[in-house]
Amino acid sequence: MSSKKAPTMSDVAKLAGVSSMTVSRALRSGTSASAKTRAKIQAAADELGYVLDSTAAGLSTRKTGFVAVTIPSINNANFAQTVQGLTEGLREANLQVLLAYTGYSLQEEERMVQGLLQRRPEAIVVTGGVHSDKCRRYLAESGVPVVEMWDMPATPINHVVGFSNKQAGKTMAQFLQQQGFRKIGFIGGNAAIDVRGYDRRRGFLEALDAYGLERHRYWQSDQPVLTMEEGASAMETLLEQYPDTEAVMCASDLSAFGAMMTCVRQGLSVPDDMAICGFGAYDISGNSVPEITTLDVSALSIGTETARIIVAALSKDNKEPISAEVVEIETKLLVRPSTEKISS
Amino acid sequence: MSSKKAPTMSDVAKLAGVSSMTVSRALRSGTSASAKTRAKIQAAADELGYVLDSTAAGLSTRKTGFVAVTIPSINNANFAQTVQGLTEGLREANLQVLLAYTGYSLQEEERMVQGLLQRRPEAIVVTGGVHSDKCRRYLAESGVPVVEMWDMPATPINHVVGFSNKQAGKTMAQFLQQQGFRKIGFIGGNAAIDVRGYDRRRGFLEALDAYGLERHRYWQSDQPVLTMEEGASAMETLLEQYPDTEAVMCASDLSAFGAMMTCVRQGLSVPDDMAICGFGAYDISGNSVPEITTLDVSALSIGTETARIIVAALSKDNKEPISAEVVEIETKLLVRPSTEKISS
DNA sequence: TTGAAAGCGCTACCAA
DNA sequence: TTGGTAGCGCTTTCAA
Repeated sequence: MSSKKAPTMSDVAKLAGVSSMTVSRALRSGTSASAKTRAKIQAAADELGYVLDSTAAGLSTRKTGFVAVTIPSINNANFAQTVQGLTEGLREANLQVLLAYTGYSLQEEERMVQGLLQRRPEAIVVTGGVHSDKCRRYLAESGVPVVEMWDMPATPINHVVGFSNKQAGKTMAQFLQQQGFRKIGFIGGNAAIDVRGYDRRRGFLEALDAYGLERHRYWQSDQPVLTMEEGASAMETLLEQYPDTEAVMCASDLSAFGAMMTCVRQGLSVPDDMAICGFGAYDISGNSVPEITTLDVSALSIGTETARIIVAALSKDNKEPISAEVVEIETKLLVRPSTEKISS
Repeated sequence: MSSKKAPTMSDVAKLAGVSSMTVSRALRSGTSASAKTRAKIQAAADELGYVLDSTAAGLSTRKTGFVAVTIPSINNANFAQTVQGLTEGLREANLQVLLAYTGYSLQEEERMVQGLLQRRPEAIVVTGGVHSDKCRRYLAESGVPVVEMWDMPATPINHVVGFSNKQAGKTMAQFLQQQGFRKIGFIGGNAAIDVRGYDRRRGFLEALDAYGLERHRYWQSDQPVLTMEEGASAMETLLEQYPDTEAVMCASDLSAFGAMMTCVRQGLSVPDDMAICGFGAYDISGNSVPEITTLDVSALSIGTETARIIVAALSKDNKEPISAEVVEIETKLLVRPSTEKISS
């Protein structure tokens, strides 16, 4: 931690005996500079331990190289994969992800977006299609490409990469119904905190209605039920209240696993006594015994697709109007032993 | 996406009929400005949709508000918790985490650090105590506080928040030995890619030596063995090669769970036929049946402690020399049913 | 290929 | 409490 001031370009220029403009060019690629001066300047820069100040460079070029991203939680394998896809997809375009977490709060999202905008990102990515009014305005007026991901908003702000969470819920209900289950429950909060989880719940229950099945076997909670622990205790309550339940859909694979463990502890067999399915294709669903049926929403490709759209939007000559892309990610039902119907 | 140029302070100043200097003050707190002009300026800013350019502000104040952080992988609950602790601890000081992933590669770490330095962070946090020579030099000469976390480096660069991974391995070996297990195996790569996992392995095997126990029952792999899937297949091999193994330590809770599932699939009882312990206190270890013995390294508090050190170092008047803090995080062995020794 | 001047948007500093 | 001036470190633009 040497605390003397960091050397600047003109320090390098002085040492190399050239102008700072020449240093600027020599240190970048794709610029005109003779090999000889390039080497001389590189040597001077190394000697001084010079590090480019991209803050100042950005002020001049009006390009920060940032892409702002908000996700509900960093501690979630699905969002982590999306961020990984984003990071990798943006790297080749020399764009860096600037990440913020909203904790599933729209108010926090608004605050985060406001803060991120001050960093002058070249694009903004947000999770979901529901935002506070102020937040929507910030995004719409930001002047840069916006991508909403992980959902299919009714009125998109700009680009979209996602899938219908309501349809996802319906798909799971249809599958369980087709497997022959009739007394079907749902574990997952009924509050709109986790907007997308709530949409899946709505789609699921609507589908049960459509099939003429009972739809009262759900877990009442005003909190999202996403963790293993929450799934485990939700299943305990469900078994008490509706011991005749045959199958349960859970808001995530993690809560599905927790629910399954409650069954195991109580001596119930999965799927014979209780069928269970989850959501999100987390590792756990493919490695538990029995493996858990789930819906793979391809979290990684949500990230790579989003990156692709951003790179395309930024490389387009700013002249032509950039048309909003709406990409619907294909979901894939992974049918596994946890929902096998015993033929009777 | 209105694409006209973003309004600047002087635009706001013009509209409000004041100088841009007054706008600058009015928009910040803790500055002198009359309530009347403040309101007038705020109104003008709102009307124009003005957003502060913190890039330019940073150039002037020489403070970016960034803390650069590198972690091996974003898709890892332990590191995610650390980042969460960091984020929360830095928020009150108005510092924002700028995150990069190294993929467990020292070379990638070097590249990431080099890139992050160009953003002029006010502090840098890296994972582990082993770095490339160049990377060490970058960090040491960065001129800002550096924190190495998740390990206890022999020769720290500056601050440290971590624990001894080697000691952690020893602790687990000692525990298994005390439980009465004698034929003990280890699942986890033997390559130095995951430096900290490798240290745990070394500590573990050395302890077995010290107890006079056989130490050949380990999984040979030049890759880290951290996932559920890797743990599962490693256990398959181990059972083939050393069917008499009584207990196994795994490099992470995830691979421990995978290993346990292999046992379940093969009809082996845990812990009666095979005791298993993991590392990291991931959710899975506390929610599986049986629950898995693990070492809790308090990933969250590694983050909060690191944040505390950074905030302290930055708030100190730059006059007095900032002494390097070395904080050893206390690890906690969580003894669970997966390692219960059947009294015989 | 190189250099000089101007300016990116903001704030520190000093003066009114 | 307010405003003018200068400058943060870099790149754009134009000229040599």
